[in-house]
Amino acid sequence: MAGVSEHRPVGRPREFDEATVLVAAMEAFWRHGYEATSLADLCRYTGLNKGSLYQTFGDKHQLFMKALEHYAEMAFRDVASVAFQSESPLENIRAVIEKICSDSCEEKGCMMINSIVELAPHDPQVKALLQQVAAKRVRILVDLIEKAQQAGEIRAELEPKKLAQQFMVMVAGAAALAKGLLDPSEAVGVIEDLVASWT
Amino acid sequence: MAGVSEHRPVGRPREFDEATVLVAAMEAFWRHGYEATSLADLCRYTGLNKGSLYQTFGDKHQLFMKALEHYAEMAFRDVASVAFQSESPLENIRAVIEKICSDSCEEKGCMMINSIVELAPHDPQVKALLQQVAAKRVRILVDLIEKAQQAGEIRAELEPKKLAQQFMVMVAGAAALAKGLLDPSEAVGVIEDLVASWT
DNA sequence: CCAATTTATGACTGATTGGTTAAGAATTAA
DNA sequence: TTAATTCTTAACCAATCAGTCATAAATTGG
Repeated sequence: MAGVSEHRPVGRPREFDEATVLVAAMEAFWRHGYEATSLADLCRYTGLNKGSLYQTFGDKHQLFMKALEHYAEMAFRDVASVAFQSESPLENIRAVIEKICSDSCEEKGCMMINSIVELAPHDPQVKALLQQVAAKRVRILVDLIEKAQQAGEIRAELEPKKLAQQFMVMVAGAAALAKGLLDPSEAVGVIEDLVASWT
Repeated sequence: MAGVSEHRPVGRPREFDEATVLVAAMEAFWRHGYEATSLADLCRYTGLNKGSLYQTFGDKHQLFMKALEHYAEMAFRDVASVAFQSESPLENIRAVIEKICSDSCEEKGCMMINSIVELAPHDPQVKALLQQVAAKRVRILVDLIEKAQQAGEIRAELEPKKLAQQFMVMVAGAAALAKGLLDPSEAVGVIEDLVASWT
């Protein structure tokens, strides 16, 4: 029949959508980093006031963690959406490169790399989350690389794990340097050159 | 005859060495970043109080710029000291890798990469300084790579500028990921693998 | 000893920080 | 209508922020 929750909950209804607000907060943290984003900034970005922010998401750090998780999920879906499009594994790897590079745009970079650099050494929660995300990415990459080797598109004598690691380091470097030292088109080129050297 | 400044300047003499204090401030910014380092932190690291800090170095941002410049010079000297040691250009490149990776230790990373990520998009001074340093590094790398090609240690058909760019991106990525996602020994390995693929 | 000069110190500033809370507004259930 | 519940708002809080300044201390030159 009708949806599960036909009845509205008791009490004054929310005037905002939690997911939308989380995206706005993510935008703030992504652009400015954790320390440089004040509660006042978050209120400006989200349109909420402190009280609502605290009631809904907890304190600044909890809100940041949720924003970072949301970013990671978003980025993952984004990459996954192109990682198996083509029949050629190598072509898929190239599509992944394009997608990753277009995600970490010039001004904001990649929120995960930003967070590693700013917070990972001092913040165990951030570190743990990003380690987990990185491991997941490596698994997918190893899979793609092995498929490409089976298809004869990447030299069979190269070790998939090492190539995946190379790839991860290169992508991280591109995201960092894209914030002022490397223009995005060059970034794509550099990573494509790396992959080309595997063929 | 005797030294140029035989006479001490008039007035109460300084109780600290400017260079030593700058290194201490650099240490603070390097470890915690710009935003997360308070004036109180700087006083603790340097042993000075605010007044002296301001009188000697200007405000927080000026002090940061001097610390970053000092870091860049230090890193440059460090790398230069091993970049021409051996007769084999390729061996020199490998020595540079080792040196760069040992400079950006796990907890603090590389202060230049930290600063790119945290500040470059919003801080033109930081951006300009780091662009200049990067250009200098690329020039040295291109030089080393060309020498290696002439010595037959790197394939001649590869374009030096592209290889240097690859190298820079890889090193930046290693510095970023070293802050929690990649242990230093692996970092060296990844970059050495890259260079090995040039031979 | 007495200026003149420079440095060191800590109190002080106004603004901003992250975070709390009390009062009022909007809703549902009875 | 009333009570219970939830959300919104802004006032409020202590702590900290970057930055200033007056005063005292230490030195040189006369």
